[in-house]
Amino acid sequence: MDLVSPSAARPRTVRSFHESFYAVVRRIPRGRVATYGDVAIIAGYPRHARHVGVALRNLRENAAVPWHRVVNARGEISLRSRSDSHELQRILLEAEGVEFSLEGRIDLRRYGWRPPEYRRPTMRPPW
DNA sequence: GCAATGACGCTCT
DNA sequence: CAGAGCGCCATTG
Repeated sequence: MDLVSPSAARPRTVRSFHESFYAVVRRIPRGRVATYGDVAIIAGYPRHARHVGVALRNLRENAAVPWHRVVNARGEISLRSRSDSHELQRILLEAEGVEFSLEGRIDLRRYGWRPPEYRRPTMRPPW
């Protein structure tokens, strides 16, 4: 069966679960990045950062999902345990103009992306 | 059912 | 800033 434990409070399948993450990742613009944690939150599954990684790991090679635009909360490319696609990830990002520090970090304040509806509501002073 | 396993993250020192 | 420690939670064996 394709069912997943109900602990996440919403009836779903593994497929749709992962799809909700892919939908967010597809919205990350070229040359920008988002964190695993934020992708999880935006997808509606807070605290599921690890599972964003699982979803991306399960992507087919030709999938139309810009998986390389997802990095960890420190702005680093997370290492894989099985493959070495993290090397490709850096190449793809640099090809989009994303800069890395000498320590291999990306400045999230500069390249980090969040959807408009996620941004803090800019409160206009009432006077 | 239970322990181990992650492309994670936050706090504290 | 670097580490350690702990929290997190679906999946896997």
